[in-house]
Amino acid sequence: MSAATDRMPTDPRSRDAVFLPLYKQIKSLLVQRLQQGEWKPGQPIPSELELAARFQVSQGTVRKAVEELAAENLLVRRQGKGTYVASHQEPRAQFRFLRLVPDQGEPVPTHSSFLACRRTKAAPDIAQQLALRSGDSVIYLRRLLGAGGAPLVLDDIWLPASRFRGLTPERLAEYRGPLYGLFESEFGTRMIRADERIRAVAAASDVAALLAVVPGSPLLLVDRVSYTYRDQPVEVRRGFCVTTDYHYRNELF
Amino acid sequence: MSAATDRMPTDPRSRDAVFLPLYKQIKSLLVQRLQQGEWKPGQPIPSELELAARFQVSQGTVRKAVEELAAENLLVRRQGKGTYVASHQEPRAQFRFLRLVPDQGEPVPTHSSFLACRRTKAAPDIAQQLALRSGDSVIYLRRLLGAGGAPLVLDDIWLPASRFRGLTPERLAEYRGPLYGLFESEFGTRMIRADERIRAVAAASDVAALLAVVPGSPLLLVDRVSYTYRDQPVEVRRGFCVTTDYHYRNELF
DNA sequence: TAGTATAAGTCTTCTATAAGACATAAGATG
DNA sequence: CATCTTATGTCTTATAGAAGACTTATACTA
Repeated sequence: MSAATDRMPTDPRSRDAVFLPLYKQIKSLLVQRLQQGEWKPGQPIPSELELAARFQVSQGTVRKAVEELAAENLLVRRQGKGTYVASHQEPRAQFRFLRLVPDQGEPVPTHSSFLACRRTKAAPDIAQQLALRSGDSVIYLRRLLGAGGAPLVLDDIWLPASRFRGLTPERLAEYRGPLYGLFESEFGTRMIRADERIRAVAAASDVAALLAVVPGSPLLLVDRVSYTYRDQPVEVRRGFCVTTDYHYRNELF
Repeated sequence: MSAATDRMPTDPRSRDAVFLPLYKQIKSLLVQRLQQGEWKPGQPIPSELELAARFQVSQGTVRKAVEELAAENLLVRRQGKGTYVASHQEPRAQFRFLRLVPDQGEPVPTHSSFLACRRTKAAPDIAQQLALRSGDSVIYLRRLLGAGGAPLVLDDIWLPASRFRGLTPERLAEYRGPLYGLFESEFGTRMIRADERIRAVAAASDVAALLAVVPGSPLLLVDRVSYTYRDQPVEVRRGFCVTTDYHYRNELF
């Protein structure tokens, strides 16, 4: 990509109706590049000095943009090494979207088994949450998450079929590691943030059977919508959690 | 306070074993002042230029310290006006520690009634969470939170008696607004952050009676430890929430 | 004369830039 | 093989001007 095409579209001094600080414009350009996959998760982005030259601004301006993106967990900075695109593969990011931890002891790696993986038409509520049209194709997943033998979470997951074309039961079965790692490396879709709605419910008989609990037992129900770059929803997930020896941890700031 | 006592303890150039960036040291000094109550919640702190002169550093260094404190919700910046000590009284901070919201519609103001307020000895687990010695005096509160007539949350709260001396049932009954607002303005104790552990439980008969639900109904159990400046624990709270028309919302980044 | 705009002045935080310090890793050197 | 040098990143500190929010003085109008 040439330097000319990367130059700022307008001179910041000639500000018209839609004014944004220079560093915000740079930030937006960087997100655009991330979205397009110019730099892939786990890989380094160009140095501050190089980006500054490319965008025709000073290093400090690039720094401010990059700092905000790092604060939003899109980038990871390592002094003396470089700035990297954040990845769900890294061990430190492993527990960012997995808030269920044991009451005592360290989190242990979970084992997941998939009970369903098929293509269907989106129900109205799912379609709405995924910003699709009702009846659009979605991939439906059901998986059981276990820790140390005992079942822990039953997840129902809906994904836009267009974005996850080629997601087969075989692919899922052979993959090790977190689901978001698979989405990221195999489908170029990186989850950035998620909204969750949590409540307590009584276990229905079918769910109870799968989780090996008595029907009517209290379960933690976690409804999640996950978003990728630019707040685009790309996953709807409904998880039933057994919280006898585990709990959902949260930190309030 | 004289300028001499506020000056940096050591020249940053003569850095020995314990080196911290200048702005981190300034940040620590600012937190110290906040903790001591030199500037009170809702009030402005001195301007960047004034702080820079006081601490014998440049404005930019003060800026970086203040920016981090603003990001941690200890301070609030208002362009053209000044930087203010964050307060639980402000409407925008109202819902920062109240994550339970209605499934539909806007959050409505809740009504709280206190069922208990007495001084007791801390049980071992409570004492440990509050960093007290077992048997130290604590104030025990029980309150029922309702929204639109129906009971919503039953809270059991434990506070160190030493810090909240003078917290009487009368004081609680007459106070309007959030509990943390009372703690902040009347007892000089401001809650900065909190750790929560969430699970689903079946309602015991006594809890069920107070919340007007059938015994055995699923309830959301939220165990919280709140901290003030410098990570000092000052509140233990256990809340039972009815989540039929409400849910606990969370945002993952 | 009283009231109301209008403009200047001043204080604040915000934006942009630059230079030197520190961290890391790889290659040269003994 | 250990140590030093060097190249290349980010991090820290400093400075100047822009933008926002009030206050106050001034001119204008009813």
